[in-house]
Amino acid sequence: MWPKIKIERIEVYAMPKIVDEQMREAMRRRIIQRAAGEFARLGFDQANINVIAEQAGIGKGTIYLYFENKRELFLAMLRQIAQSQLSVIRAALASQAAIREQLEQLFYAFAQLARDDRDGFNVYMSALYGVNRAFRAEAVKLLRDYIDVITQVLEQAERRGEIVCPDMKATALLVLSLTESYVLSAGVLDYSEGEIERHAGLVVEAILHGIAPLK
Amino acid sequence: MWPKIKIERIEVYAMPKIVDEQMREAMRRRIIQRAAGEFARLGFDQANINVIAEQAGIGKGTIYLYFENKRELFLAMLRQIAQSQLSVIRAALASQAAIREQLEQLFYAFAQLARDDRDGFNVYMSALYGVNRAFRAEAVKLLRDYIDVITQVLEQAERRGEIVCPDMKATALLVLSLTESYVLSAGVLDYSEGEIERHAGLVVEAILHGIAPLK
Amino acid sequence: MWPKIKIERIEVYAMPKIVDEQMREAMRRRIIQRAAGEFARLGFDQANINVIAEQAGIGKGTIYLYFENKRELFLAMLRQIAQSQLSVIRAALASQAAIREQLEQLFYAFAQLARDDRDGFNVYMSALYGVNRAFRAEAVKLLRDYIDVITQVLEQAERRGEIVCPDMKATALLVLSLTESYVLSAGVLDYSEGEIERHAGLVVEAILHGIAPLK
Amino acid sequence: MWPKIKIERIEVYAMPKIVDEQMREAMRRRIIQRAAGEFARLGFDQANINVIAEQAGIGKGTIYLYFENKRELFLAMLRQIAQSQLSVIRAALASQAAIREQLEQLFYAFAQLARDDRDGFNVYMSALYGVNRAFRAEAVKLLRDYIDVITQVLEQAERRGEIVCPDMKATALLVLSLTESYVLSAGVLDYSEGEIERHAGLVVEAILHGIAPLK
DNA sequence: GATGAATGAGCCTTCATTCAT
DNA sequence: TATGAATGAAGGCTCATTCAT
Repeated sequence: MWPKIKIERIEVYAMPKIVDEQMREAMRRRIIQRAAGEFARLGFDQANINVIAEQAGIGKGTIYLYFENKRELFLAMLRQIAQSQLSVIRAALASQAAIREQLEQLFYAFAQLARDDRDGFNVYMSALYGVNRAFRAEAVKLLRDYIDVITQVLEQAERRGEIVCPDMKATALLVLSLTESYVLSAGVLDYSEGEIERHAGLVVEAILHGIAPLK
Repeated sequence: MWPKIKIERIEVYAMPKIVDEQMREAMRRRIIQRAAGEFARLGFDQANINVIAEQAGIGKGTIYLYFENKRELFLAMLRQIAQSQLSVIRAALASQAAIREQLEQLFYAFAQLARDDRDGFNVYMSALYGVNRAFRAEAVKLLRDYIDVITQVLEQAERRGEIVCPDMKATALLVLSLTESYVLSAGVLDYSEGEIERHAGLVVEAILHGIAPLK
Repeated sequence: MWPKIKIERIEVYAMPKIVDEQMREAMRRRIIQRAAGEFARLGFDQANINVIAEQAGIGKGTIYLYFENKRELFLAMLRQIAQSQLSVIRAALASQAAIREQLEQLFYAFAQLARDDRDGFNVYMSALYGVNRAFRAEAVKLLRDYIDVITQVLEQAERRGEIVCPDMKATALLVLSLTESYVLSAGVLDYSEGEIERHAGLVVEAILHGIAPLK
Repeated sequence: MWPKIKIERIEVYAMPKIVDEQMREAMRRRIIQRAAGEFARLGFDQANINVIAEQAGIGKGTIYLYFENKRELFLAMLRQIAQSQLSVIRAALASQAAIREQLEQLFYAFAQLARDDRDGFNVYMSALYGVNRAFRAEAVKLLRDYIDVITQVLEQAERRGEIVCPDMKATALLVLSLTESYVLSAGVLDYSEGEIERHAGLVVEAILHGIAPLK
């Protein structure tokens, strides 16, 4: 006679789990990606979960297996956009080049983001300057990260004697404001990509030496 | 026995035609004013026509006697905000002072707008960087007006030899981007008003002479 | 020139208001009546607000002008059923007849309720013995009212020496339980109305002298 | 390196056919038992198949290997409750004692059911007086069984000359109505168990000799 | 003109059920 | 056999807009 074994539960945290986790993560990304398109096109309120599901090629209910609700989906998307954008900016500033070159890289990086991830850029901006406090808080995190990165770059440049910064944070904000906002405004003004990129020198020059002539 | 009457509001319209037109305009302004509060607080979608009507002390249906629909109300509001903000900026730049002082005035004017008409500022920004194309187009008109005004100031300064501008439009955009975005970012970062105003000199100095030392 | 008068608000609590209030109350009743049919047929969860609106010949949204939500509609209905049923029972016991006759009246009254307001009866019972606490609490109120009324009848009968009640409340509950439950059970057992009414004497006799023979 | 394994439950089915059938039955019981808790707590509609599965320690889909759908699960549960309750009542009435004692046993048995199997009692009552026809039909079967059992008891008592019953069925329903409903009402009125049990004598006395004094 | 009761399209979310593994 | 990820029908509720008064 065979023994009757009864144990309460089994969970194996090995290969299968990892694969499942990977697939789950892949699906999350897929949903977020399609959601970004809708949110960028229509905004949080007008975007339709139903449509997002269709775009992602899944059923309505499936979205709720991956995100608690519409709001959480939006926040998750916002976080991924932030992560992705910050990576791009960090990569652009990774070199130890002269400050002029680094500022140009920064400008190009933002121009590239505005071009290659227009959805992300739009969503981020409307979250940052929109009215939903929770969304703004999340967007502000990215803003702070940007400033931190730029601050580091400026500190290095100051140590090298390339610039003079009495108030580092304020200067970093100034650089960010100018660069980001310039690219963004140029975008809504329908400047061509070429036009925008050609302005890089102008903007960097302005940051470094201003618009008043030396005397 | 007479009914119990409780009076809280009466409005009697007994004037002739011309006055009617004035009153109609006054009502439009009144509605727009209250609408601005709601739109700024909640955004276009979340704002509630019913609440706006209550705030304006009128019936829900009355709004539709003055505006075709919610969207038109929003656009009308946007136009009025633009007009009002542009007036402030124009007034700030009316003096024929030196460029440094004018740029400071510009900075102060934006800081003041962000402080005294936060609603308008928020609405304008979310329209500019939000997703609704019609709203964005309207906000861009203001952006262009700003640039025109700044361009004029820069042209005068160049004629006086105070600055050098190889590309006037681009430089104007640069000045606007920097000033407006700086004030805005400082706002979402919860900088105090005092802090922001103290940055005026820094920003103006940066615009004029940059952050790199003279050699 | 005419004077411009501006007062903040007017509310007249006279004829118009009263008429409005009457119409509002009429509409409430109409909705509740149709709702009762659906709730009795399908239960709270399966009942469909949409269908109730159709049955009442009004739009979906209109229901929400009269009731905060589905739950409140159900509770309002429950309260009205309770009020109505209690009136019937009170009327049946209003006479100062002998206890035998009064108990027969009570039995007939419940039989009539189960027949003429089957919806109300069903809804009340499923609320009383169902699982939703809020609904049960409301139904228990009616149960207590019933017991109070029956207690009064018993007290009068005891004063007249017709019955002996060592524990008045318990006896009242006993009388109610027997009468109501008998009628109800007979209903679910598909007894005919005639059959049920012919049982009145049996039940009353049992209440008064029991089923064991005098010795 | 080996995967990390966490064991909480194992079930090994290695026995031959007959045992499989037993285990299948055991699983059905297990599911029904957990389902009863949820159905009693939340009612048919609000009860959640997923939660029931979790409570039973099995997968959601597994339930559908044992029951066609939610409705069938509920009915199976209802049948088991009926069987179980009827057993308790039958056991209570198994003695050949005098009718007074048997009626007291009946009362105690119902009081015990309401106390020890409150879930079952609630489910049965809401099925009996609820709105779903299929459920009511199933509950009525139990009602009929109750009446049959009580009828037998009454017949024996009549043969012994302890009681007089012109209409046996009606009297049985009367006894059942009174006993069951009394216990149930006392329950929703939050009477304590002690209080309820102390009422046994009162109720039985009322059944036997009524509430009017002998003359 | 002014009103607000009435409307119904529209949408997020739940959950019983299925089915590939 | 057991599982749970996926599905999509269904429904409560909101709110911009209309229109009879």
